This record gives sequence, structure tokens and C-alpha cells, in this order.
Amino acid sequence: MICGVPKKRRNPQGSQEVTLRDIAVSLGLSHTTVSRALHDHPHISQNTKAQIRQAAEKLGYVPNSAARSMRSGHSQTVGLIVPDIENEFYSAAARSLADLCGAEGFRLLLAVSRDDPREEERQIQALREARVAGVLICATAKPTRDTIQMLGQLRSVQFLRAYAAISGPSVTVDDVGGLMKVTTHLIELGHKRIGYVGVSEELSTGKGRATGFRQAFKAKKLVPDAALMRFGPATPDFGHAAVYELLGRTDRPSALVIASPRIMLGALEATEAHDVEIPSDLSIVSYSDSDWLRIWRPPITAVALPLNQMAAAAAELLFQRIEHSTQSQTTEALTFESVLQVRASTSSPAT
Amino acid sequence: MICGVPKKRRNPQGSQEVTLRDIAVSLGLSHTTVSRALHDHPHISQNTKAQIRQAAEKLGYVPNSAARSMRSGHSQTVGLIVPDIENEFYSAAARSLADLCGAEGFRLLLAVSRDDPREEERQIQALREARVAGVLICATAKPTRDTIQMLGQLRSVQFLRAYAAISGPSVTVDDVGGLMKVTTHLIELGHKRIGYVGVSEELSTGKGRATGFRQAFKAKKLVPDAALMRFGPATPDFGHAAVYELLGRTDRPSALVIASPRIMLGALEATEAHDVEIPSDLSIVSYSDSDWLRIWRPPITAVALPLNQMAAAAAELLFQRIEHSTQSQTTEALTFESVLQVRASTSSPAT
DNA sequence: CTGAAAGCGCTAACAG
DNA sequence: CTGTTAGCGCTTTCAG
Repeated sequence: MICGVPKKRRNPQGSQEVTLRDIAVSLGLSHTTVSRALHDHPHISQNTKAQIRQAAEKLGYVPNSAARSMRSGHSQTVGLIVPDIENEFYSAAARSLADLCGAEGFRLLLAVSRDDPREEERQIQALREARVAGVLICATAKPTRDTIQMLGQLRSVQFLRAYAAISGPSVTVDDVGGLMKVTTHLIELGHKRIGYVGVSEELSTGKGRATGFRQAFKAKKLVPDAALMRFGPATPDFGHAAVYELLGRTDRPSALVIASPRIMLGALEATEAHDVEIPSDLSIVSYSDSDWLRIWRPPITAVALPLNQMAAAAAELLFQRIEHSTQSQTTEALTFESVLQVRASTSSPAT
Repeated sequence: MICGVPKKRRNPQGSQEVTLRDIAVSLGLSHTTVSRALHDHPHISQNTKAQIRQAAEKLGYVPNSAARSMRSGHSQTVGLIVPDIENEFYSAAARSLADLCGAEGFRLLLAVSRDDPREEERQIQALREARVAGVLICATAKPTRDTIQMLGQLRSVQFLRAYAAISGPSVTVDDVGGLMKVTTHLIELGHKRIGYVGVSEELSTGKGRATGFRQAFKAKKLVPDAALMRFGPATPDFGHAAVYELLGRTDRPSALVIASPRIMLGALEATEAHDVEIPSDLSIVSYSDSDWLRIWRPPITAVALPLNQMAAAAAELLFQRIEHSTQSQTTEALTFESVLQVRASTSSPAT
């Protein structure tokens, strides 16, 4: 058939969504005019605009962002990919990005990779299908080839963990410097046998931290005892096991560097199991500060990371890239400094 | 002009996205066939499917989810609205929902209301524009009328905080019962002067907790001393100020119920400032357990909430509602029980 | 100042 | 087994 009256039900589900056209016919106007009025286009009379806005309100019109983004070719959406949203490091990123999205009229798609490269790849694929304007990513230790390739075609910013294979700017903390500071502090207190418990060196963060630990020794013309270094997942359980074992050795360390706050939880528990007094029997320090470390008895010496500043910087960098898409293709790498908070958990060794 | 060859650049931005049609022409097929092949439609020969899949891969085809969702009238997306993503209560919800979304092939839109009802309303509006299939919400204390009305038109599940004005199922913890348990524990230890520090009673959670505290007294034919109750925001600063002041009174309480873990941080700091020994000078309990409370010295008596179970239940409930849209319109209200963990921070009062 | 018409990429009738 | 056609709701030329 050539011609016919417009049909009643709109889409397969027969859902009764109010569209621009509905507003238009209710007012005897064209849907074009309605669209323009709602976008406050200058060539529409104030009178008409008022009428249209009122009708839109009355009919309960809700713009369809899918339709809009299909026309315009991009969506007002950004993606965030994190290994674990319950970790304070990544939830800080989520908060900053969410704040900025609110201010800029963007929506935030949250993807959790659970540190699984295959999952990460799937999530990025999904974000590409949603035509996100950009992605903030805390990548897994071993991203797949496809992940790296897809990220190259997206506007992305790396946060906390940064891999050279992934293009684009990054915002990280100087893990090497932070660990050097705190390790140097222990060396200068007179400690010889210093243990290290941290996350896997496959992670860019774990790598940097262990490197900082070693460099602090090197700078003093000393060598760290590799037998006192332990690597594992960022869990209290691992912290407990590793520290329990280290403290059980006959040549137990006189000081411990714990390179993750989650590991620190288990570590402290292990010191109690061995009935070790801090700092008289053992000095202990944490990488990344927390409220509870500050009020612990004794208060724990820790390296404080400017997490919120970093997250805000990463989010802003992403939006800069989104807004001035062509320019600033420079691969900026922003590095933040941490601050050593010396508290009562560290002192000179007993002798 | 009436007729013309197909144009080169597709959309305003001239972006070079590969579409179904591009695959079709590259193979001399129709775009319909391509669509069907990629959806593994049964009426397409294996041969053609293979060819098409290969071409799609080679050309770097990425399906456009906006176009798809426009056709089908719904998006494979759910929304999550939380006051604060850095709070463990809400990040637990985010994790569970993200997990389930991954399994079900949905995307997760994260919205942070910062406990501001106007922001909450804006966020819900944005989720409606995205045509989300459902929403998991931890509502603010005083949602706007529009918020309530819009939620009524969405498939929604309330988490942790539940308001009767908002329709739909909810997943909460029995705050009243939890506070009763822990308060009764203190009363039975012999405490007469018991203080309470918690979040505002305007929040459904704050209301329930304060109610539980009072009911524990009522059940014992006692009356709580209203002069020892303090309400404020869930911050360490408030906890510090409130507890510092309570401990400075001449008739200081012999026990304290701290109804939020954030408040607990400041509370413990305040006990140290007053040089109060736990539990000999003061018994103290926390509502909601944490790893650090468990390993504190002395270990802190706390009410443990089954957060992860609750979050998983809420996420599942939402997907049930999404999948069987018509049925199960019953307003289920799931309530979880908490568990009292008695530790060393509580004992009978001194005298 | 307003309208007509085209088309974004995709799916789903309905024909062959 | 494959193609034709129409249209989801919206923005955007181009013509009045």
C-alpha cells in the first residue's frame, strides 16, 4: 500500500511513551517546532515556547536519549572500569567522576572487571557499543591484546595503574618515591632487617612499590634481604599469613613495610597473635593512610596518598579530552606525590 | 532532487563507524541478512553466517546499542542511585548489581545523589531518559514529590533505606531489632546510664535505630535518658564531638551505643582524648561491623549486618521484576536480621 | 518565525 | 534461505 493513516501503537512492546510528535499534534504544530522549542532555539517565539513547554509537562514527556544519541552520533555518557568498586582507591575515582558527570550533564556507566582480563575486555566492548564519549580505566595486570587495541580507539585516561602499552594520559601516584620515603625512614632509624609485604609485582602499582623498597636500600649502599619479601593478593588473609610466617622466623625482621591497607589489617592481627609489641618489638608502616590507622594504638606511621585530588584530576583530564577532542592528544602522565606521616608505630630497633 | 547516490559521510560528525550496511555491501548481501546472521538467526545458512561474521570482524564492526534500544523500545541498562559510593553500604550494592548486570548482559548506570533530594530528582530524570529497565535506589531522607512519582513509573527496588511513600519492593535490615539486641546486651550487663550517638531520625535507618534503642528500655520497663542521645551526620567529626561532650559530663554514661561505623571512628578517638579505658571505664558498641573493629584492642562488640547477602538479594529482586514485568507486582519487603558479635569492649559497669 | 522531508543504525513484518 | 520495506524518536538542512 502506498498511503495510510499513522498507526496507533508505536513499538513492539506497545509501550505508551509520549513523543515529540504527540506534543506537536496536541498543539497543531510540527514536531520540528516542538524539538526546537524544548532546546530553547532562538527562532521560536516566546509564546509558542511557553505553550510547548506546558504541554510537554502536562503530557509527561521524557526525551529519549537513545534516539538523540543516534542522531548526533555520540552519547552523553562516559565509562568507568575498575577492578573492585568496594576498594576505597576505586570508589574515590567513581565519586569524582560521578560528580563531574553530574555537572557536565553526562551519565556514568560503571563496569567492574574483578581484575579478570577477559571480563575487562567484555566490559570495554559493551562501553564501545554504548558509544561512550570516554573511559576512565584502572586496568588489570595483563590486559588482552584486544583490550589494548580497543582502548586505543577510545578517549581514555588511566588511573592509579598505568601501562605503557595503553595509549593516552594517566594519573598515578609516585609509588616508587612513596616506598622509598618510608623505607628510608626505617633504615635511618637503624633497622637492618626490614620485611616487605605487598601486592604482586605484575601490577604496575605492586611493581613500583617493590622497586621503591629496593631503591631505598640501594641509595644507602645496602641490599634488601629478598627472603623477607612477600607478594600476594590485597587481602587481610594474605597479610595475616605472610606476617605470621615472617614473625615466626628465628631471624625475624625488626621492621615491616606493608604496602597495602587491606594487607595491613591482617598484618596487625598477626602481630597480636605473636604477642609482638609495636614499636618496641617491631616497627610497622602502612602504604596508604586510613582513618583507623590514624587512631590506632599506637598510631600507625603511613604514607598518605592524595586520592581525592588524584581522582578529581583524572576525571577532569578525561573531560578535557572529551571536550577538545582533536587537540591535546599528548600523552600526559600526571604523577602525584605522597606524604609520609610519621607516627608512633616506628622507632629505633631494640638492639 | 528526487534521486541520488548514497552519501559518503553518515552523521554530522562525519564519524567513520562501520554499520551493518557496510558489511552488507562488502559482501553483496542485504543488511537484514547481516543483522540476522549476527544474531544467529536459524534461517541463515552456516556458510553465509561464517562469511558475515568474518567480514564483521575484519571491518571492525561494533553494534550500536542506541539504535538497537530505539527499535526495541527498551535498553539493556539498569540504574543505581546511592547517596555516596565511597560508603561500604552502598558500594556493596554497586558490586552486587554490577556482577548481576555482567551475567545478564546489562549495563549499569551509576548515579550519586550526595543525599541531596534535588540531585536525586535530576538523576532519576536522567535514568528515565536513558529508558533504564529498572532502578535500585537508596533514597534520600526527603525525596521530592516528583521523585516519588517518577519512581512509581519505573521498576524499582529500595535498598537499605525504605520509605512507604515509594512503591515497589525493598530490601532492608531490621534496624529496630539490631539496636534492641545490642542495647539489651548492655542493660543486662547492668548499665543504667547508656548513651546513644547516631544518624538523624529523618533517615529511615536513623529512625529505626533510635527506635530500637528506646524499645530495648521499654521491654525492660525502663526509660532511656533522652539527655544522653545525640543525632548528627555519619561522620567521624560528629562522632568525636558528640562523644567528647558526653564523656565530659559529670553524670557521664557508663556505656555508649554508636549507631554508625563512621561515627564510631570519631567516638573511639574521643575516648582516648578523655583517657577513658574500655571496657573498665566505658563499654562501647558499634552498629555495623568492620574488619578494623574486630582487630581493635579491645575487640569491639558490634552488630554485624549481612550486607553482601542483602545487596545480592536486592539486585536479584530487581532483575526478577525486570524479567517478569507483569507478574510479581507485589510490594515485597525483605528484611534481614543482624547478628550481635559480643567482644571485649563491653562488660559490667565499674562500681 | 515555522514546517516538510530526510535519515541516523537497527529490527521485524512480509514477501519471495 | 534471503531481500524489501517501513519505522523506532529525534535533529537538521532547506524552503517557505
